[in-house]
Amino acid sequence: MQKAAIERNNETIAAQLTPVGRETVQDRVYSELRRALIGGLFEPNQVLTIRGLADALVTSTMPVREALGRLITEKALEALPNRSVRVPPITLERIDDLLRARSLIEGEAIALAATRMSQRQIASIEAMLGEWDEMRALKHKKDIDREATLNQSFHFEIYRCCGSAVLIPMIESLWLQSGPCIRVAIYAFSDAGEVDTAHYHRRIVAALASQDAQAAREALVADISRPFAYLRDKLQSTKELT
Amino acid sequence: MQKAAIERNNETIAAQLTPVGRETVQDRVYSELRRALIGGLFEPNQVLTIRGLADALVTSTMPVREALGRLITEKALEALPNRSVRVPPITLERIDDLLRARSLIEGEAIALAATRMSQRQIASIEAMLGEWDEMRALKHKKDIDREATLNQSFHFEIYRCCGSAVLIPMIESLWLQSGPCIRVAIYAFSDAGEVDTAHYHRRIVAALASQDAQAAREALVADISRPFAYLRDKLQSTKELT
DNA sequence: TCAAAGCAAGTGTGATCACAAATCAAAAAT
DNA sequence: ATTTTTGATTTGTGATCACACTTGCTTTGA
Repeated sequence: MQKAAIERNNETIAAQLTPVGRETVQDRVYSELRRALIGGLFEPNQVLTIRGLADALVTSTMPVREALGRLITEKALEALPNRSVRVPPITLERIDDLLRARSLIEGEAIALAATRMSQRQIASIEAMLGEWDEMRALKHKKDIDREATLNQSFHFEIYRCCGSAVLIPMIESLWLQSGPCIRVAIYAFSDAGEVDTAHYHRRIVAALASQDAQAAREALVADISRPFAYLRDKLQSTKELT
Repeated sequence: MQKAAIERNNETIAAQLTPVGRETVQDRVYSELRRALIGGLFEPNQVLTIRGLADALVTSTMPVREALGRLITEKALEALPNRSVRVPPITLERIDDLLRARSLIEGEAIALAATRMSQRQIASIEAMLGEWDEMRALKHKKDIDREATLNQSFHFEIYRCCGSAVLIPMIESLWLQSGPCIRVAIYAFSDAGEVDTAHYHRRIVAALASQDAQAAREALVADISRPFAYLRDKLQSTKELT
């Protein structure tokens, strides 16, 4: 067979196949733990053991310990002097600290995105807004997990447009760190008659549509401040009780 | 022996002993690699092998691979699809990206520090300035490693005063990422008659002493911009040649 | 009755091995 | 002479084991 013919044949096959990928076990463990952390499935102060997680995830200890090590360097988990690892506790200082960092960095990211997003990209996140309303319409069963996932997609869809390969991982790290905190706040929102999250998101989309970077930044800060403010009040009041 | 006497005896001993610490091998490997990365001892695009590093550091592969994994999540190293790991390459976009992120975050950190630093703390970094001049006085042997270390201490001594446990690790990650880049710039500065680094640092100290957050931010941005600007020009000119 | 010592189960760390995939060089084929 | 194939070496990954340290409980002693 001639060279050109072989080449052509291979290309034809390649076009029809989707890459199978080579995700390692460690990668899967890492992703799974990330998902759990951002989703707030672990409680603050909860201690995690390597063998325990390995059993739960049905693998050996090796991938788990490396995934845990990576999460510790991201400050998503905390290594105690006992060498055991736990989900970081919530303190008032930490809440303020996280909110400040998130406002700074995510604010910058959305400001950059505001000047770069194409009509097509804006339409895409606007569509997510619609999906949100749809979900709320039939919200008899308050699907909080789905809501959190949608919220995450909405934000990161925007951040991805900022064009910075450096800022995005930092934002991911910040979400990882605030995940266990804000989960309790989201629960409370859902119970308390649901202050309109969609309203804040609409404000963000409007600012992006008009390419107003400053307005977008402010709308975003308002959006992410809410759960933190709530959590802050709650923590302060429970502290007064003790 | 009575209980009180034993207690007293133990306390006497404790006062004379210094804690021995329990640093693991993995921690030492991690620190060593960090040091090398920030110091620019590794070249961009250089690939690192687990067994190679383990031999160089005289340990087994286990602590090395976990340390590498941690550095990869910090974006200090890059995992290729081949599963080999390398020092990230320098591109023009990455340089601008890193500088923007560093200006944003380190600028915020120093602005916070400006409002919080005590007289004692300011005096401490002012003393480092003197140490710098001292070193430059007898700089026949241009000790570039020492200069880089001193520069790092100067900056982080300030950042540590910002009171944010969230921002500091991010700044460390940014230094880790820019280390391999700026090393080449520092070399060039040292050769090119040494534009006065100390001048920029004095500007920073002056701003901090007068608690002028905005001035401190601007002085810092000016300081860290220099090597990046130099590197940018150099990269652009070599690119034109090819 | 209560504190201290002892014991047993559990946990993180590091070393080593097996295996699959990648890399490289020499040999073979066109 | 260029390309392909083959085989040997290197490399990352995951599993397993040994060891030291921690923890919680039981037992012992005053």
